[in-house]
Amino acid sequence: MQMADADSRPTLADVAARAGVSKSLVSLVMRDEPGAGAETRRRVLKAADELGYHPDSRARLLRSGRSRLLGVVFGIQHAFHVDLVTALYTAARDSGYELALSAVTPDRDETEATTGLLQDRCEALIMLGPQTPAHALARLTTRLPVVVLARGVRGADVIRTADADGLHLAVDHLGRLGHQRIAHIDGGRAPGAADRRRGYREAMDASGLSRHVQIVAGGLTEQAGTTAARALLDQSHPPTAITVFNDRCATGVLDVLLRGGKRVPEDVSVVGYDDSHLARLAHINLTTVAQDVHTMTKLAVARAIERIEGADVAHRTIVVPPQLVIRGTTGPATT
Amino acid sequence: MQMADADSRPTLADVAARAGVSKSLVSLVMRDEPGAGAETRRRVLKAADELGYHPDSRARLLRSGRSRLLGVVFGIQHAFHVDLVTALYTAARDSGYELALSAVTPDRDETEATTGLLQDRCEALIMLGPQTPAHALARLTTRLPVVVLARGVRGADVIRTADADGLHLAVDHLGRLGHQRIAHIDGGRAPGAADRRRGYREAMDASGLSRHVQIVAGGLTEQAGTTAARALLDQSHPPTAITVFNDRCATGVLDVLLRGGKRVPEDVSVVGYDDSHLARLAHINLTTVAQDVHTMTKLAVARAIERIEGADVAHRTIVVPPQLVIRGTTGPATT
DNA sequence: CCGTTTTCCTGGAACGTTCCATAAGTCGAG
DNA sequence: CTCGACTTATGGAACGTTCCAGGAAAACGG
Repeated sequence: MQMADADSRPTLADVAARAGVSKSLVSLVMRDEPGAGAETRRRVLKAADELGYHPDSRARLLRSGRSRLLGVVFGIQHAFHVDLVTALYTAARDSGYELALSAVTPDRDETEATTGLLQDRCEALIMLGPQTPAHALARLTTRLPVVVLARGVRGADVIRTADADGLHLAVDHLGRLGHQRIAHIDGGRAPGAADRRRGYREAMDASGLSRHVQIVAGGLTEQAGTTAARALLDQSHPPTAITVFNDRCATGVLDVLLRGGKRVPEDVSVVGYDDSHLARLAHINLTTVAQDVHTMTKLAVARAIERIEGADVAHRTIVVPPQLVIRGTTGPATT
Repeated sequence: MQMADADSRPTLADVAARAGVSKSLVSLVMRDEPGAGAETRRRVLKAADELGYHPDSRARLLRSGRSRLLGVVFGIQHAFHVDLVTALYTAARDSGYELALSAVTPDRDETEATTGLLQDRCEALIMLGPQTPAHALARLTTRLPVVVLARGVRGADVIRTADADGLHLAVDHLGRLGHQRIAHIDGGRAPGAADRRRGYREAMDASGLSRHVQIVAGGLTEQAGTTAARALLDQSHPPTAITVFNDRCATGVLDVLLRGGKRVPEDVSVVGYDDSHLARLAHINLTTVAQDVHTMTKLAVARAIERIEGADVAHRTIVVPPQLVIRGTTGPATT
């Protein structure tokens, strides 16, 4: 009859046989649900313990139709994504859901990363700064709830920072320090770059500095920062302050300045974006616009779970205010 | 009849109904097994695509008793781990196994990361520079195959770089450039640090530079690098060359040197370790000891699969030779 | 003492796959 | 033709759970 094989794990049926009850009853007891007598309950637990029984989560999940899994698609090379994932773990900790990570690498695109998560039957997807075109995202949302972080897109739930406001903060700060020739090194087509460019322009206009507006093509990497910085320094009237698309790019800028014999912030002020761990390092000590990672991830998890549990309202965009973190790379204008 | 519910995901049966074939046949096609005609195969794939069907891995592995999952435990904050994970995806690509990522964060320790993977029924674990004590690792290996990357430990399969050799390469290179006062900023208790310290000592001895041996406490971060570098520069006779535990720490060192008015490599040469993407950046351009990420990850995946498929030999350590990558931070000694 | 509720328990049908046994058709050889 | 061998397809039994409908026995209220 029912024999617990030596090589295969014991099942509900094995425990039931040993305790002399039905499978259903054992199932109840294991889940700590009411409906079993005190004495029987003890007997079942004893039998389970003796057999070294552990419920098989795959079968459990299969039957109950739930995986309690939140899929996360992220770029493992992006410092800021790493910060977000770290915070997501914390945010998900007490929600009753687990995180399933799927990385985008130079050799593994977003489609592949997403497919993997779908096979794991994640109940919702949290995508960090996805590059997937809007229509493909829209198609995804018909299959399962999708929360997009750090990129604005129609047809999905979005949590993002008020990037334009972020550049207002940066420009205003520099303006108060007396800077006029404030340049911006942008992020090209990266998520958020357009908003930051717009914010920069608006803020310059609002401060009456329209004629000093100067936008240089940058990118997400140190490399992009060095190239852009060199271009700026080669001018006859280089800027006295630079706002940069993100921290990583800003470290490239800093490096060029230092090597070019410019002092920071005495000769040139620099403001980054993200407040990634890079910016906090004592020797970089970068003034930067902080995205509220804690709030964003908390909201993302909450939103995903709301969707899973049936909230069926229209997709909503939540915009989180940024905050300026003043450190050592900004100072009074001297020119 | 069989209707694809709007709210529930499509199953094999749905695809079968739409393509006008049996569930079994669809199953074959999805697994890319022989036994289906070319025309039918196409029809099935089309139907699956139209429905947006994705196989349910839980049901799949419940039935087959396998998960075909390799669990990866890694520190998401470590640049080098990120490089390794990236390469692991590539290495696993054609093996028939998938990767399940579980990150260690400041808020989520290795035990937690490991437990998660065990519940997912991974068939083997690949652990990157784990801090878990040896006896706990040993207990793990009784439950499933464990491959340890970038850390030497008894009682498990280990793939690591010949770290001592790495420092031989670095010191010899500096020696040939005429350097004598070559210091080492170490990695404390980090995996590999002890070997690198030893390699440094041996190489100095072998070059007849024993009396110039100087080891300063460092660590894995930029922060640690800055502290150590300051300590070195404060000396009456500062070294003309520095070997550093890893690239990240080395960037901290570089920063202190630049700010202190030292030119690199004219005044001081610096050698890093790992050849992480950090080192390759044009403006850092760090001479460094490269770990052969490609080979290491390939071996790790192969080893894990061998174990899964029953190889029951003793645990083995595979040591991969490092390679010196000469870039711009090393030059002839001038003192 | 009879109905009604409550408590404790059981059997069997799902969940979405894979795997096995088998069948129908095709083809070439004897 | 008939036989076997191959190819292509099918139906149904697992896998280890949970969930649902129900049933027997005990408890309760009148």
